[in-house]
Amino acid sequence: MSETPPSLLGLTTYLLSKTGKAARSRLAARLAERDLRLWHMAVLSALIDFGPHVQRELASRLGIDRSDIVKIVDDLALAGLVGRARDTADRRRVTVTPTPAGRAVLAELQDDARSVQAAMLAPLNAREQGQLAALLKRVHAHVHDSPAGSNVHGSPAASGPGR
Amino acid sequence: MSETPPSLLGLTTYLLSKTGKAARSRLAARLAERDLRLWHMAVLSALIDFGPHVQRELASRLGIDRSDIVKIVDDLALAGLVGRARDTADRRRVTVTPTPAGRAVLAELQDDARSVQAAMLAPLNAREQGQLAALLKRVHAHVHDSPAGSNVHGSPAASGPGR
DNA sequence: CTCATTGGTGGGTGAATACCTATGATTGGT
DNA sequence: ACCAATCATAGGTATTCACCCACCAATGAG
Repeated sequence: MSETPPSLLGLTTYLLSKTGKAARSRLAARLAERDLRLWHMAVLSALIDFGPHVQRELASRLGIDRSDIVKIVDDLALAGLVGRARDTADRRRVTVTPTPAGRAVLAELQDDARSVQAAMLAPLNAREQGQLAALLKRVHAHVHDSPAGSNVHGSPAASGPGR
Repeated sequence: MSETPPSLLGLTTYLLSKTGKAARSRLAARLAERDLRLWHMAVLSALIDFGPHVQRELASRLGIDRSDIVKIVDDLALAGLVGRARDTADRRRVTVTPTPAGRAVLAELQDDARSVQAAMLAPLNAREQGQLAALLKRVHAHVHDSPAGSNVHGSPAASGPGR
């Protein structure tokens, strides 16, 4: 019934946007079953990939406001997935550390993600899925460090893709 | 500074979500310069690809609420990009038709989109961009007509996401 | 004619998200 | 000892988005 206009299908930006949104919402739905959201998974991943962080580091690494990190870490700590400890050297800082439970849960979340991914990418064979991943990785890397300026060194001020 | 956790980069769903979001916000930023939003472009595209629509058709085609279509068409009509005319046979219906100005503007929007796309996909050569487009197209088609189903272990809408 | 249905319109709600400010604790520099 | 800077934390704000409901006009069936 709902045929998408070919004009839009011809735009890779549109396809990216649409499939990206689908990916996001499906993944979010899975996480919601565990009362978690995407940021929770991102924080958990950062902690396990790079080791314990001070909250400030988490914020800058993930490109999120430091006041929002607090709530996310709050949730994670409440669920026993991370531990918070004041830094003995600098008692302003709070070091966030993943717990064994946190590691276990992240592994499950990754399984969830892979399952969502398998469902979404079903029409592609293994080789094609690899291709897609590789291409997206490069695009992501590029997009990641040239935020919004279409020109090489334009006005960098606007940080987030906000309003 | 902001290195993304490899655990996340390994997930195609994450890459899709992230690059998709970037694509959307960049495109939206371009459209905003003309006081338009993504839906405006979508509606315009549908009208030009498939010819005049009754609003109800637009809604079902684009998968948007019929009450929201009204406002979008409102804007487009105000900008002179579409014309609204009551159907003489069934005077409940309003047929929306693209104007020449609408066609011209859509062409410009598509140029904008292609320019955004060129910036985003810069690290890929022409062949790779084609590959990406083809892969995404297939994924999109698949996702498009299997909305959220294919749930491995049930509980579709069970728990409220939080608050 | 009556009534159920359909299409368009306006208005509103609620959730999600990002962003911004103020405060208190703590630190390091001078 | 004082001051500016830093960090965590707790609020608030603003905007976007999808969704839902009530209303009116018009239609078509009986």
